[in-house]
Amino acid sequence: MSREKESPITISTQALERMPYYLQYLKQLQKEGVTAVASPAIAADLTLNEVQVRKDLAAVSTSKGKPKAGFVIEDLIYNMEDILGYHNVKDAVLAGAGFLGRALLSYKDFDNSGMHIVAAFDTDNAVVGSEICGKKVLSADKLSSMCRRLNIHIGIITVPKDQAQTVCDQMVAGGILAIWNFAPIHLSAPDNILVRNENMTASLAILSKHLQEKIKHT
Amino acid sequence: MSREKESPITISTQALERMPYYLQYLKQLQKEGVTAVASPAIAADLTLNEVQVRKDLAAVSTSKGKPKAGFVIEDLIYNMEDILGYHNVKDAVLAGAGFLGRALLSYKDFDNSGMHIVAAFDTDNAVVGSEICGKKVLSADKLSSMCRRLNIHIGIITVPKDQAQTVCDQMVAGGILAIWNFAPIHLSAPDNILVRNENMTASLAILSKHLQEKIKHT
DNA sequence: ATAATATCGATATCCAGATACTGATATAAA
DNA sequence: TTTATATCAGTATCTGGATATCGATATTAT
Repeated sequence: MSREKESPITISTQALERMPYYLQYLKQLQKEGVTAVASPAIAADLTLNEVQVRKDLAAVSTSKGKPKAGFVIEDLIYNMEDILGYHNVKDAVLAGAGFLGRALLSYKDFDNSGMHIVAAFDTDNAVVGSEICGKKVLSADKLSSMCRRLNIHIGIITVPKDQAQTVCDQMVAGGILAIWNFAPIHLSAPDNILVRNENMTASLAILSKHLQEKIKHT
Repeated sequence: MSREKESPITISTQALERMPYYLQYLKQLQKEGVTAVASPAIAADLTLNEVQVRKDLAAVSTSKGKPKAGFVIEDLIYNMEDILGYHNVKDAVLAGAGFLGRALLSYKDFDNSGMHIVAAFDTDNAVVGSEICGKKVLSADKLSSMCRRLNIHIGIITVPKDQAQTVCDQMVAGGILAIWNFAPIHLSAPDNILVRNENMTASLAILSKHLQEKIKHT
């Protein structure tokens, strides 16, 4: 019984994953001039459960929701962005300037999420030295030292799968604390490093299975 | 109480999502000349729970695992690919030939997953008519009829978020049954359509939060 | 042949998260 | 001012999935 709650309010991983959805939705509403919104409405629009929405909002909102009126959108947005750490800029590096890497380098939404990709790294001399979407592509062997020197803590891996572990190790060596891995392979990293796998093969599996059953039953 | 179990063995969504991981790992082992493997070894290598691995394997394997020896890799691979429907080709269309769209068009791994992107669609006349990675880029207004005509059931959405719902509707009209959505927005579609969101903003949220706490605690 | 051991399948327990329910309360209408 | 109602917050229940446990069994070593 030695385990203790560290923080008074905990927010579940799933709820956290839903936040950007809410955020996008709330910003849209705001743009349309709406100033307040209630859980049932959100639930209906995003096809979620009403109670779930209410709990999610309660978990992040500083102000309370009012019966009949709901929540103030502006406050909600602020609270969510705050929880998600969108208000302070986090520098990141990207390894692998292929198509996927470029896609991420050009992704505008990162800016409003507080993530800023500082530079890209690649082993291919043909791209090293060039610029993609205003970001320099540097030689891969500089990755580690660069991270260290600029105190960067997020690494994005978009290299082919046989290079992914090497890059991962370099990132860890460079002091990276969170890795966003797009390579379809399991990375081993120390426990204190967060590895988030953007698992396209997993998604494909779900689609594939679903379709298979759908068609079989017809 | 009119609901009945259709298939005797059900496989959970999470387990399904893990399958490509196992698959990748098993193929790697196979390439190294290994012919059999046991759950504890897999668990150790992929940092999963031993029991979980065993249950996952049991869920898909036709042959049983033997104590001390484990499972035959070749059989496992076959069974998994079969469950995931990798053995029959599923045609797909892609809407939005931007960076992300190109990344997916060039993604080789889809081929061994039974997914075949037939063509891409875009509204931009500058790219319409061109070819990307051997795939034709066609005018967006042909999307619906094309799907219908070629009997295509998978749609991939990589357009900007303000066009995503329109594209989604076109796909549904064209008889698409499963949608892989990369736009950071909630799509509304009929219940019988599977919408899988590749939720990069959600991943970013997790990373962001983690990092925030990590740095705060230091 | 027998004993030791790794791994298996099956059953039981535990936990996180989703959903349902209940009483309280702020707004709006009568 | 009173009544009706939508929505809230909080508590309770349910469910799926992850983990732990245990007896059974195939292989290996003695």
